[in-house]
Amino acid sequence: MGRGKIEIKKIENATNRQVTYSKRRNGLFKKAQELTVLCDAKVSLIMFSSTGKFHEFLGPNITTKGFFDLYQKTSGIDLWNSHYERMRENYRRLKEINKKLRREIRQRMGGDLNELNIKELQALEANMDSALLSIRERKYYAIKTQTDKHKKKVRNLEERHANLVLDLEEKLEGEHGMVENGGYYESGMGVAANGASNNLYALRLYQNHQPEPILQHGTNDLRLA
Amino acid sequence: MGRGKIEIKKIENATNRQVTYSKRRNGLFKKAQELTVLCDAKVSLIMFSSTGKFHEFLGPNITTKGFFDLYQKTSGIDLWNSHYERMRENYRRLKEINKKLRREIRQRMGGDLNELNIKELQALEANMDSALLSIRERKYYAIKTQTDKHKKKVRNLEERHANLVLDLEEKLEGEHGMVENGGYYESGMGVAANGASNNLYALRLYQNHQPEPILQHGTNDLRLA
DNA sequence: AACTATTTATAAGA
DNA sequence: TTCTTATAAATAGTT
Repeated sequence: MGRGKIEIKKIENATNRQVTYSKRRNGLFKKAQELTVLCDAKVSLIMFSSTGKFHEFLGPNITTKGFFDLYQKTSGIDLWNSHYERMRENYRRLKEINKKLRREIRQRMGGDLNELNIKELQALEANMDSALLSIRERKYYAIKTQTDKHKKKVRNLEERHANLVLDLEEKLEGEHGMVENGGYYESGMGVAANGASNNLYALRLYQNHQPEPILQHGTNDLRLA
Repeated sequence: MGRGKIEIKKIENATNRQVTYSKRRNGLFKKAQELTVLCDAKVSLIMFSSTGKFHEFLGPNITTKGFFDLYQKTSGIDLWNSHYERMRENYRRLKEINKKLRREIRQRMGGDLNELNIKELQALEANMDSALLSIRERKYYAIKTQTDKHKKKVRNLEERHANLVLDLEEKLEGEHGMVENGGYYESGMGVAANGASNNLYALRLYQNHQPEPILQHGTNDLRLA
């Protein structure tokens, strides 16, 4: 529709191409607009020129987001769900860990004990016994040093150390790992088989789904079910 | 362009509207196609008729997902990040809770005690003492009933009860709430001020950022820092 | 779904 | 660029 008929193939002259793009883009937008009005349709028209310039037409009463949602629902094509689902899965896993941690605390508070068998109960008892010793020891130390002039300085140093340990653990958990890796939880609270040793392992989050082999010895291990 | 000029307003006759939609849609698609070829442009054209029927045109060498990504980058309009970020934030919160739970467990195992002051140590000691009593009691009970013929039946019943409690807790936490509400963590491990009562409160996840007032009494409360 | 009288879009030129 | 205009293309109303 012009002074001469044209063949539908790429316009090689860049200037001509740009001019034609501009004209036809306007034509397209106008027709899209007319369609929305005449036929009460929802239209989304997005285009990028060969030079990367962006233009869009969007019918009234709808957002681009709403359009994409509708698009996904109607076409069945998944644009984002796989990403979203992966994150949901990671969240679900973390919540599972959370649940186990809460259960462990409840058991250490004397609740939910019927979930444990005799060996586990014995291990827990021994563990708590020795922990209680540490706590009493620490308490007496705290009471003793309360009157110490250098109390504050010492505490600061210790707190700084504790924070360092916590920071390290946090780094091991790794906020990034959450999306990149599947974090694997293992409560390695091993109690040595050869008696009521004070040999306690802190909780750790292992990467790579590989439990640390050294923690798996004996049947006296108390681990989260 | 037709037998007569038409006004650009909604076609009231449903049949006519549908026919016009079909004709003009084809025209639009053809022009979009021509534009991609003539001008080497990327075009995405998605439409829904007033009856909800979906049609789309997509230029070559690009996926709809790629188009939407490009759209977001170029237009600066955020389609998904806000959702994604909200989930990230919830994940971060849950991780924070987990960190506190781990710390509490470590303390109950005799570690990280220098983070606690004397009163907190005393409260922890008392709490663990009474928990230990429960554990020993339970252990003796378990040993006694191990030889009992009805052992299995009883355990099943108790486990069923425990599961019910856990299920309830899980429902209170609410997978849905994770996105809809901001879950608030509170370790309500209150120890009554008037002595070494056995009055322990399980950990709970409160909605609405409101700590349950009844748990806040006295300064003997041991709560997660 | 075809037809065709008209309107509309636009290619080329200014 | 933008305007002009001859002409191709799209389509409204009809069959």
